[in-house]
Amino acid sequence: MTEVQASMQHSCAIGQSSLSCMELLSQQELELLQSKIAEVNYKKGEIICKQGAPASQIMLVRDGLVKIYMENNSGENLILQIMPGMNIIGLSTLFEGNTVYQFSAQAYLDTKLDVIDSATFRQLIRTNPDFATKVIALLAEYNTIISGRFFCLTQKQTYGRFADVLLCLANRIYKSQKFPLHLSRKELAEIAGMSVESVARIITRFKEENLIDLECKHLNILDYNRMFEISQKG
Amino acid sequence: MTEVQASMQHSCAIGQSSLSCMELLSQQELELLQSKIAEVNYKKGEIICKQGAPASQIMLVRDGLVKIYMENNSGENLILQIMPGMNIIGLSTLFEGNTVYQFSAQAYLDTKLDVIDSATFRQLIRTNPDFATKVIALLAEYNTIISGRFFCLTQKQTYGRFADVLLCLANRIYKSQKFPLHLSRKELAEIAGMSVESVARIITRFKEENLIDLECKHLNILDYNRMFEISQKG
DNA sequence: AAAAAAACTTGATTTACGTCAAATTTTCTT
DNA sequence: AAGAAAATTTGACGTAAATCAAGTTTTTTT
Repeated sequence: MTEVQASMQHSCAIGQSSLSCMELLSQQELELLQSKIAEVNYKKGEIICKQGAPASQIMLVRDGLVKIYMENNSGENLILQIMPGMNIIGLSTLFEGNTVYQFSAQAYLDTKLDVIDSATFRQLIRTNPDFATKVIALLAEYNTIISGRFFCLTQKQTYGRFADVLLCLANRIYKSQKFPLHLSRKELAEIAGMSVESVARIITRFKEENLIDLECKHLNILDYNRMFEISQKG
Repeated sequence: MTEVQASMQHSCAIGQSSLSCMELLSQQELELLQSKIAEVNYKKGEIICKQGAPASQIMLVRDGLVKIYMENNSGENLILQIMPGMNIIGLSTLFEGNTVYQFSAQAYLDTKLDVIDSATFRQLIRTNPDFATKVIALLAEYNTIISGRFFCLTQKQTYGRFADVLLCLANRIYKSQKFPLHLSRKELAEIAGMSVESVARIITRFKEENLIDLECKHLNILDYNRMFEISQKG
């Protein structure tokens, strides 16, 4: 079951790699970095970088949770990825054609970042093969995450996408079928790529069908197998 | 105008980087590779790799054109990327969690590939910093391409997406507002992420409004500025 | 504790787009 | 060149999901 699940596409925006590349740096490199790194703290809700702004920095998420998204002309955002600690923001600026950020980033929770200029970062890639390998693995993972979301948001319909989100929360974040639902309907809607009203309707429906139980912001997935089925069928 | 355009999202699936990473290898490395590389030729339409199949190889596109796509349960495909020569298929398998291909690849045109096993490829990344840097830049570019398509296919509607495709053909492929339209309606539909009928209707409409001229498979964008406008507004 | 604001739910309506079906054109086969 | 097959166009219809609007509940402010 778990293997099957792993091989399927899902819209979960959160990666699983947890190893920091910083751990791969030598003592010497770390000392050299000391002067080049700026540690910055963001409060929940604060904007970390804006789509379209000149991009010359790489940011290492030390702690917290960051939303990576693209802004459209109307007020709605497309979430590309949600990053916990030990991830890197702005790698796509290492592609020479990118002089501006292609996305915005916002702190979902209080977040601590290490900011490094691209040039220094490039230097690390050149001098430390372990570091370079890790960066490649991270980029490859980001690619997989975004492709998976792309697939789900274009191919699955609302019920499947919402089931996806619930399973992601259960499996990846809380590691339990029962968990507190801190996210607002608006946030859920943004993650699942649908309107707030659709989220409300789907939750009502899922409750009616005894798929979930939701009381006092505590969600319980009552029928995991059916939920999984729904997420697969779309 | 051109700068504005460059900063906008578009659904063009084709990258622009043209430098091969192979050029960055030393004579010694190339000789070492000699025995490890298999050169394979694919004819137009042939499948290069299948989503879900075990992934232990990296493929360098030498020449030709390759479609990278995800398959859904029904017969329709989601195109992630279209790769001309000097690109690499399967980099996402360098992320340790990926043991199978997350996508399928098919030759759009006759295509020549160099196939390398992942282990050898990883070794090159470790020993040659220029090579590693180039691979990172490529991955970063792929990320940008896929994110851009993700945005367009979820946020823009059919007219905007189709205008996007025409502009991509004009700007990136033929570098002229007038070009031969070899692609069938079905292929255009797949690239723009819509039904064949929608493509037909949009073409008819664009002709009625004197936006384009299409005779004997020869397309001419008569009003570039309006086409650009349509592609932006969605 | 009352009032105000925000978040959520539910129903009615609209809409973009896909599907189905039939007609027409183009391309391929013999 | 004639006939068959495939591709394209066009209209009619259905539908998933967004939007609009009006309640209801929860949270925040005073």
